[in-house]
This record gives sequence, structure tokens and C-alpha cells, in this order.
Amino acid sequence: MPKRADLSATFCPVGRSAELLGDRAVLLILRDLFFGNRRFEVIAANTGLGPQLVSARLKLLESEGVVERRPYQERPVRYEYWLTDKGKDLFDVLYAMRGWAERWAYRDGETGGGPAMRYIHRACGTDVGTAVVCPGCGETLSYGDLKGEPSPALKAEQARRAG
Amino acid sequence: MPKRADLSATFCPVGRSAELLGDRAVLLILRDLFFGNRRFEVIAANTGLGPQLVSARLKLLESEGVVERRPYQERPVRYEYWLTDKGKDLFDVLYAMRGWAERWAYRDGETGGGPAMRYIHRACGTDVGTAVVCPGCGETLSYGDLKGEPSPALKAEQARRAG
DNA sequence: ATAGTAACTATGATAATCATAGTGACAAGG
DNA sequence: CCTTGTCACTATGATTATCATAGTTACTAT
Repeated sequence: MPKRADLSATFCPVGRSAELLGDRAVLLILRDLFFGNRRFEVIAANTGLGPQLVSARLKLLESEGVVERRPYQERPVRYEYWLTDKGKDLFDVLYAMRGWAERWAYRDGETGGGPAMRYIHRACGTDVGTAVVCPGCGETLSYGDLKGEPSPALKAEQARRAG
Repeated sequence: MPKRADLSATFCPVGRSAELLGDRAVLLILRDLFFGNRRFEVIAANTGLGPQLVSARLKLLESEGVVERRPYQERPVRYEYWLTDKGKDLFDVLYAMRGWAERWAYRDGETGGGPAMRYIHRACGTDVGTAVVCPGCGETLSYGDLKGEPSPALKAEQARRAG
């Protein structure tokens, strides 16, 4: 990024979040991590970002305590990236972004009727739509409570990227 | 921004949101709009962004249907920027960002004990903390239900910027 | 010895951002 | 009527991030 004003010292909480989250690459990488992708190459492929950007952002996320680098094999040492508790707590932000997009960012019929991604409340089986409280059982939803199911169109796109 | 991959065609809802929200300037301007600031100069001063960036981002937000430009006087014509319904619906995202920062982004004692910004549920007077459902009355919270009260430290910072 | 895999790093062109200064349209005061 | 002031921008040039592409390191497998 170009030289820019530093927001880490502001007292405004949105400003502090924006310092980290106001970046396309960070959001895309977080999305992949929430999706369960932990390998460098997989994240690079899914996000469409170059390896240099992925590397820089993972280092940033690690330094911020949002992501943890763990070796998953020796000889040669290879690493995976895991969300920390601080990272998992960003779920609400990503989920809110997803909800907004589902309501506003698709032209009619683009997704074939339903949402681009469906979320099911594991505890009661209800399709929660874009709600933050389960419309079936009234429980407040957070990371781990939901099972995501991509629509056929999204699934096809993901397969294309992975291939 | 540098030449970058276009995300507007992805089927992933987080990707679509990230295309707009993955930008520091956009987030800061939205924060100001939610705070009730509608004038160009006020937004530029509060965000600390240059007029060129503010201009470019307001045009972008307008073209996305998130913001509406309204004249508030003739001779000379002057404009204000108002959130549309699509814009107001981004409240959940900004509120989630604020909640995350309140929980993770401050060192102990930095805000003098309480949150950087307090939110009170208008309907029942409860301080909602960082909850999405009012802990007092159980109602799901959205834009307009809450009254924000900046901490002394934040208020001082805002006064400094405005001066 | 060669090919393959995963996680990166290096390079140069391109494009966005920053700070600063300037413009256009008008109002108010001397 | 001439200067000063206000508000919403636009213009300019230096700086810096990003992109695409290629290369490196450290191994395993054949």
C-alpha cells in the first residue's frame, strides 16, 4: 500500500478494525481460513492472489495474532495457517458481509433462486438465511454453530479455481 | 488501487462484499456516514483522508447505490451524502467490526476501563456491550435501535480532528 | 539423475495513494 | 467593487503497493 495515515492509534473501534480489515487480500484470505483452507498454495489459488501478497498478508495476520503458523510435517518443514481465538472472533464480521451481499449484491436469478451460500444451524437443522439469531430455535449464532453449503454455481467456481 | 483481479463476478458473497469493503477509505467514510456526518469537508477531516480520495470513494459508493448525493442548498449548490437503504444495511458489518475491536484491539486500560464507544438500546435503556441481541430485552439490534456514546478519550480525539 | 511438490522470494511494469496547491461558485463585509 | 471566506471539489508529482511471471529452497519419489 502507499504511505498512509496510521489508524492503529485511533480510539475509534471501527478505525482500528479498518486498519486490518480494510484490505481486499486480508478479507479473502480470512474467508478461505474460515472455509477450512489452511495451506498456502490452496489459499493463493482460491483467492486468485499472487504468492507475494499471500505471504505478506499471512505474516501480517500472524503478527496481529489472528493467525497461527503450525508445522504439519518435518522434512521438509511445511506450514499451515490456523485461526486463533482472536481470528475466529472475526466470524461475525465476515458473516455480516456475506449477509449484506446475499441481500444486495446479486442480480435477480443470478444464483438460481436461492442464496449463493446456504447456512444451516447444526443444533436444530434450520436454514438460517442471513439472520444472526436462528429463526428456528432463537439461539445466537457464532462460528462453529453453522454448516455452510455453497450453491451449485459457487461450487462450480470453486472447483474451477482449485483445478 | 493497482490493477487487481475483479471480484464483482465471483459467486462468493464475501468476495462480493470485499470488492467494496476491502478498502480502508470506504470503511472510514461509512463510519462517518453512520455517525451522522454528511458533509464532504467534515468527512475528509474526520477520516484524515485527502479530498481526492474522499471524492473518488463517494463517487464509488454512489455508483454502488450505497450513498445518495442530495443538494442541501442552491446558490451555490452544495451537496450532502446520505446512506441509502442498501447503505444502512451495512450497519451490521460496521457494528461487528466495532465489536471485534472492542474485544481485541485495545491494550488494558487504554480506554480507561470501559469500551471506546458505548451503545445503548433506545427501547429499553440497556448498555448492549458488543452483543447483537439486547441483553436486557432480547430484541435483535439494528441501525436506529442504538444510541452511541463515545468515551471521553474518543470524544477528545474527534474534537481534535474537527478543530 | 530427473521430475515433482509446497512454500515461498525476486524482479520490473503498472497503478493507487499521499501531501500540497489550486479552482469555481457564491456570500458577506468594508 | 474588491478582498476575504466557505465549501466542494480537481490537478500535480513523488511515493509506494500490487500484479504477473519467473526463480529458489528443501526435500520425496522414480
